[in-house]
Amino acid sequence: MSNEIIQLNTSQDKAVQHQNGQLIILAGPGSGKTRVIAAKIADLIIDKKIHPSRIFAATFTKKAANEMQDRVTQLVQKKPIGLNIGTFHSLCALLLRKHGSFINIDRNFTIYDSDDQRSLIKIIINEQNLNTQIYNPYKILNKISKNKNQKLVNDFIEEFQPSAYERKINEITHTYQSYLKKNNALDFDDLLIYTYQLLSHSENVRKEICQQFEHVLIDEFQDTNTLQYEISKLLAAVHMNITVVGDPDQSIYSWRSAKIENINNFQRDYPEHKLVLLEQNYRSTKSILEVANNIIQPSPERIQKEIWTENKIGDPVGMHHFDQGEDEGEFIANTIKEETASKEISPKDIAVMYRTNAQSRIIEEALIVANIKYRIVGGLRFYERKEIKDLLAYLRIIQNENDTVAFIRIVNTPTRGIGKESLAKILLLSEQTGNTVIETIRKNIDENLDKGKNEPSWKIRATTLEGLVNFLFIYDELFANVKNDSISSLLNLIMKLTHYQSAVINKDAQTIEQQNAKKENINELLNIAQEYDEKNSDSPLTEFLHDLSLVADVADVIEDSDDVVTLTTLHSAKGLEFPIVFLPGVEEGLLPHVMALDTEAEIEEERRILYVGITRAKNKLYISTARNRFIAGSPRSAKPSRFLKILSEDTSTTRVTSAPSRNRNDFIAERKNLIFRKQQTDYTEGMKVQHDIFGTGLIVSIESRSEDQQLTIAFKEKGIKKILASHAPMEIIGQSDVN
DNA sequence: CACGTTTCTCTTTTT
DNA sequence: GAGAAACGTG
Repeated sequence: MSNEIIQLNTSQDKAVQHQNGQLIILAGPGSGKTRVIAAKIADLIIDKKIHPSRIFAATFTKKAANEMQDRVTQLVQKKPIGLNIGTFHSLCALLLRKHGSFINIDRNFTIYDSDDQRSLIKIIINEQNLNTQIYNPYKILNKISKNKNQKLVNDFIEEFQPSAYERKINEITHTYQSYLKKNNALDFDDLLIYTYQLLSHSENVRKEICQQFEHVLIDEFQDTNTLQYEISKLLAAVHMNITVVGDPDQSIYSWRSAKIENINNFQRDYPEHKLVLLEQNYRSTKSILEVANNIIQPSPERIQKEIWTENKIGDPVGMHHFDQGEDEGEFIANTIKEETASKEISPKDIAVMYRTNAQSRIIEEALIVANIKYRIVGGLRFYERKEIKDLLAYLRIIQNENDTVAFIRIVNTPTRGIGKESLAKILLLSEQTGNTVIETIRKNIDENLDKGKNEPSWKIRATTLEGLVNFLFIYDELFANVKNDSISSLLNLIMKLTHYQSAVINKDAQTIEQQNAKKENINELLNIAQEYDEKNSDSPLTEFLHDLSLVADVADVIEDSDDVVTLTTLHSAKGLEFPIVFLPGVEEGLLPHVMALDTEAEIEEERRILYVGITRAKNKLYISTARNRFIAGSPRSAKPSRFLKILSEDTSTTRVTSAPSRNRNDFIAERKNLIFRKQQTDYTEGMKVQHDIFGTGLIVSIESRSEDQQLTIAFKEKGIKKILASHAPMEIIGQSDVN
């Protein structure tokens, strides 16, 4: 019995033991909902003897899916083979690869991420000569996404008179969709839309697919959108066993069309459902929980529920107001130093959570100065990095020569004389003839090289022709090897043929550090490729490319192995918990964000975002604000967030400090001085250093410059060099004095 | 016509 | 402060 392995309270147990039928669990933060779902899945497998492949469990993030899988594995004591667990998107991709033929979806479709989507939109904008001011790719994609979801759900109801702009957007949506089809690609929305179409295609198809899923479980139900809910209902339509878990107070994805109403809809659609409330919190101290409750309670139209805990009161929540954003960063770094000094707390117990990715920079800088190691969750994801996307694009184009987006990415990467005009010409010709871009190039190269015969329809200039020949050579070379070579050797071949290192990396990255970071990324990609190579599947490349964009990110996987502080957005922090949490930048304009002030609904979502942040903390919580900070290069000042008002008067659970304001110029001078002093104390004469290029050496002398130092270093192999301290890619390996 | 440099813009959250 | 558009050069 799984509840012998895992301790459950009465409500939790009720949720786990609920057998067949429909169940909705409304669970406050820290109430053990992940435990409950994991226990429920384990219970189904062990006690009810349900085969794992008959369970469909959708989570919200890739990371949550991994975690759930781990927990179930622990409870079942072996890996549940065939368990369908993952994000909605990845589970849908799986279904479509298997059954897509019913609705004419080629099983080898490529998944386009937002980057790929953007380049596709740009093709259309270029082709139609649209004004990018009015037709901003970013906004268009947003519209398209809304358009697609709306139309498919409402069966093209949309009866109101569209404006000219809307008509144009509809037209673009149409073109965009036909290009996706032509490229054999699906975007994130398509994964859901086509799955919905597949499942509602015909009674027979639905039965065939859904017969398999005896139990359907949906996590983070408050953040599902209409399509996801409809898909869930269809999946559960045969066996009618569906469990959903959610917390309306943690609904923070309405901007991605999540419908908090789904919670009510579920209760309406399944009148026989059981409802379980999980209100006891096992995560946080009383102080933290009181702050959380105070923040969320004023929210109008909220389903009243109060989370409580038997945990101790704990330390008061710290509320600190700083003058400059940098002060805030420094405070965080210092506090982390203090907290970790005791050894009871290690860096991995600490997280810094902010509203926007851009805020990470200032925190990072402070942590670097303080020598605190960290990792960033989210931000620029591994598979979104340029060098990774470039290499993958080469693989993509040899696997699917219809993948125009991949082609555009690499046809002139590294630069080989194929510019905007030539590219436009290739795309136009390909569009007109119906040939793939590769076929188009091949044909036109032939025409141009075939001297004496007919005049080529497109006279290619010499440098461009050379570039195209070179590109096609690389393509053919890779294509010839794709059957026999492993993915990792294909990747190495790409790098060799393109001289990727010298022609791309060294050009893109100015500093040695940046270049090394890129090289490390590529090595990581090679590692991942090797795993696929060893899997012994018949077509590792196909598998490798299939769902990369849906696979957990590298940063998510390394996880426990290294003991570092976590930096994350509040959105990505959902579902996580840490003993110590910092919430910087809780200011008007950031939280609530300026872009979310138009409607009360938006502001209330911002409130919930803060609530999610607060409830991540187990023992200690530090909320902070800065009066002044730089946003996009220009200074901006702000007041503490409106949500904090209710807290500043309450002194029993919060401790408030406030720094005096200062003159910005003084501050900058002071900071420069600090960095200068830092540099001065860092290097001393006689110190052993390791330089990225010159190897190991000994500092012979130090000469102060205006805001820097010139070091004279004797390197073992490269002799004596003069180097500026601030720019040296150098590490101290032998300390000659006590710091 | 391609490429490197300079200027300008636009700033939320993610599968 | 980054990424993309605009601009000048070969």
